Amino acid sequence: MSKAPKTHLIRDTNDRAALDLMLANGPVTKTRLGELVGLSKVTAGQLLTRLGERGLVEVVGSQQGGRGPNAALYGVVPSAGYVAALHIGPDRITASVADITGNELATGALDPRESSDPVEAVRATVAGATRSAGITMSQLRCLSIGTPGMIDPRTGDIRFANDLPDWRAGVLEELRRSFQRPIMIENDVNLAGLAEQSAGASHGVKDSVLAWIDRGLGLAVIVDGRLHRGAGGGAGEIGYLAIPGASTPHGSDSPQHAAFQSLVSVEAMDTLARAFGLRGSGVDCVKTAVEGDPDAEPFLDELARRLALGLAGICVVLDPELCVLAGEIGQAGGAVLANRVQKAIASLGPNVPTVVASRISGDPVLRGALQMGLDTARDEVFSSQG
Amino acid sequence: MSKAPKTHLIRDTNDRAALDLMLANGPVTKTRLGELVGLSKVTAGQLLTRLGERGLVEVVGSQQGGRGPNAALYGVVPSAGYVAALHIGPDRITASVADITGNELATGALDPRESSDPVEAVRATVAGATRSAGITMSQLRCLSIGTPGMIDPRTGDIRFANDLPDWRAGVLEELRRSFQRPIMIENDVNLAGLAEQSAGASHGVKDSVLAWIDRGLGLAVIVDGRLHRGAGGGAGEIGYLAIPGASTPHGSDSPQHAAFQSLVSVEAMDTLARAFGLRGSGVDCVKTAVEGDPDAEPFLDELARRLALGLAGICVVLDPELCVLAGEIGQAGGAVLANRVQKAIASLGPNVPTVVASRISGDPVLRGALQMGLDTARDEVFSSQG
DNA sequence: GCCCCACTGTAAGGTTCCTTTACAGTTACC
DNA sequence: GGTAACTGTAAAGGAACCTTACAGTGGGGC
Repeated sequence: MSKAPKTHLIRDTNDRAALDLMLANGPVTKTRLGELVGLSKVTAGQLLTRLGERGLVEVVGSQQGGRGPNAALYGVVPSAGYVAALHIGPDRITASVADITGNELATGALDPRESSDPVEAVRATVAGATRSAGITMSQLRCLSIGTPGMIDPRTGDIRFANDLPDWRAGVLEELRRSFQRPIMIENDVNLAGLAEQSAGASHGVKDSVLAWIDRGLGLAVIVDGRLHRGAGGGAGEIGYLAIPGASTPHGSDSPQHAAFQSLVSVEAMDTLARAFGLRGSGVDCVKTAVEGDPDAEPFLDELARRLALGLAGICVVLDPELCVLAGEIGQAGGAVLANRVQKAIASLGPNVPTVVASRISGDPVLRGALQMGLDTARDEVFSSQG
Repeated sequence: MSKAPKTHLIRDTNDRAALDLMLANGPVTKTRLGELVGLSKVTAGQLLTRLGERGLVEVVGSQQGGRGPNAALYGVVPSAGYVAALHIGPDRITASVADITGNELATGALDPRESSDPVEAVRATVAGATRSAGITMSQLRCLSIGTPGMIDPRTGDIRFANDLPDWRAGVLEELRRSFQRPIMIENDVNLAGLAEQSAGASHGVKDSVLAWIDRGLGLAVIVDGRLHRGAGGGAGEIGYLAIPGASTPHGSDSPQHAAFQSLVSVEAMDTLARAFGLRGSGVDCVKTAVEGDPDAEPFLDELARRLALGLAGICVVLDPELCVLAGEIGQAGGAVLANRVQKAIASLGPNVPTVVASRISGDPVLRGALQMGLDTARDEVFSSQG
C-alpha cells in the first residue's frame, strides 16, 4: 500500500498470479483461470486480453469435449523472453538456454583453459549456446551463473573461489559491463539445492538441506522454503566443519585431519578405498558397494558413518525434515547409502531427518542456475514496467 | 485474491498496518498516519473512525505547537485486550500480564512444588497476576507459556521436557480445555531469542543465533527475521552437539563427555572452576574473571574456547550476522566473554559473527513469551472477524 | 433428427475502496 | 491584523473488482 508505486498494484498481483499458474499448469481456459486466480470469468477475460496485448499470452488451442462451444486455451508465449544459465567448473563450462516457459532449447560447453578471462569464456559459451538455440544474445533477458566459491550476499559478487583462480571479486561488475543485462552469480551447491527444491526430492518440503559430496563438500540450507545464504554468503561451507570422533582407520588422527572435507570428498574416498584394500576409484567402490559387493560393505558403512558424524551436528542445529545427498558420491551412493546415513544419524542424536539421494537428472547445478535465471527473467518480463 | 474471504481484504490490511504503526510509534495524527500507511488524509480519517467504532483506537491528546489547529492524536486503546505470559522453570513459575499495547501491568510467581498438576499451577499463577493487574481472567485474550523442552511444531504440544516431569504431551489440550482460549507453549530458549530480536541485541538483524548457556544449553535460530523451529521442533538442541577437540583439562577424555552440554553449562563451570583451583561457583568465577581477577583469566579463556568450539560449527552451517550469548553464564560473561568468544571463533573457521551479550533486562524468557502472546492477541483482536 | 442443457464469451451496470479537489475553520508568526 | 500553514469534512472521480443478463454453440437424451 505504499503511495508512489501504486499504479495497478492489485491488477499486477493478479496478472502475475495468472502467468505463474499458466506456467505451472499449462494452458487454461478463461473460466478455469478465473477460478484458479480467484477472479470472475469477466475479469479473467480482461486480464487475458491485457496480457495478450503485451505479447505475454496467446491462444494455443481449444478445449475439446466440453458441452458448449470449445473454450479457447491460453498459454504463455515462449518467445516472450530467454535466459542463459552457466555452470563454471574447474575444467568444464556448461551452458543452457531456455525460453521463459522453462523449455530448454540448447546446451553448450567450453574448456575453460581456452581462455583465462572469465568474461571471454562466458561470452564464448553463451554465444555458442544461443546460436544452437536459434536466438541472438540480445534476446537474453538475464544470465545466471553457478560457480564454486563464496558469494557476497550484499553485492552478489564473488568473494573467492578456490578452484577457479581467474574468478575473483570484480568479475560480476565486468560481466555486467560486457553483457549490459542482469547477471547473477550463485554458489554451485546452493543452486543444486534450488534445483532439488523446484523439481527434485525436496519439492514442497519447507525445511531441508542438501549435502553436496563431490571433490568439494558443501551444504545448501533451505529454511521455510527459501535458500539461506548467511550474512556473508558462507552458510553451508561445511568443508570446514570439525568432526568429532573421526579417525581414518589407518591414517593419522591429528586435529587438522578432522575437517569434514577431508573425510568424505571424492579424494578421501579414493584414500579410504585403498585403506580397505579395494581396487578402483573411491566413486567406483561406492557404486560396487551399492550394487551389493560384500567386500565393499565395510567401506560403505564407514562412508555412511563419516557422513552421519557431520550431518548429525547439522541436524542438531537445524532439525530439517529432509536431507538430500547429492554430488558424485551422494548420487553414486543412491538410496542404499541414504538409508544407512539415516540410521547412523539416528544413533547419534535426537533429530533424524529423512535421508534420500538426489532426484535431479543431468547437472543439478546447471538446472538450479536455470531456475534462478527463470525466476528473475519472469520478474522482469512479467512486471508491468518491463 | 481468494474469492470467499474477500470481505474487506485491502481495508483489513490497511487497518492492521495502521494499528501496528500506532503501537510502534505511539499516538499519531490523521495526516501523519495517512503518510505512514500510504493513504490519503481522507481515507486515514475513515480508517480511524472505523477503528474507533470498534473500540480499538481513541483520541489520546492533541498535538501542540503546530501552525494550524491542534491535530487530534489517535492511539490504541490499552483495554482492548490483555495477555498473560508464563515462564515455567523447574523451581519457579513466573507470570506477567500486559495490555494489548505491550504495557506490563503486573507480575506473579509460584513455587511449582505447591502443585504437581500443570493446569492447577498455571491457573493459580495467572489468577494471582490478573488480580494484581486489576483485571479478570476472562479478559485475557490468550496465554503464552515458555518451558524447557521440545515442542511439536505441528500440534504445538510438548513432546518432552526433561526438567519438568509433570509437563508431558497432552498438557496443551488440558490447558485449552481449562482456559477455553488460545494457548501457546514454546521452548524457553526460542522465546529468549524472540525477546532479543524484538527489543534486544538482535533487533533488526535478519540472521542471528542466541546461545543460551545456563543449567541447560540451547540455541535460538533466527533466519530471515523469523524463528526457525525445525521439522520436529528440535532445532537448536545443541546440548547434544558433539564437540571436536574438546577435553576437560583434568577430566576424562572419553567420547560421551564431548557433548556441548557437558562442556559449558552452569554445572560444567562449577567443575571447571575447581579444576582451575578457583573458589566459589562457576558463575561467580565468571563474574570475578570479567571484573579483571588475573587468577580467573585462564578459566575464562577456557570457557571462551569451549564455547567457540561449538559455535564455530554452528557458524559454518548458518553464517549468522550476530551471535548473542545469554543465560546465566552468557549474561555473567558480558562483553568481555563475548569478545573472547568472537576471537576464538575467528581462529576456528571462515564465518565470524559479531558476538555480543544479551541486552534484555529481567527474564528474557518471560519477555519473549509476552511478545509471542501479544502477537497472537493482536492478530485476534485486530482482525475484523474478532 | 430435434430439442435442451451446459457451456463460452461479451455487454451493462453495480460495489468497494481509495483519490483528488475544494472549502470552511483554526492558529502561529510576522 | 493579515497571511501562511495546517486540520478536518464534503463531494466528485477513478480503479478494479463483481453480478446479472444474454446471444451463441455443440453434445447427448429422447
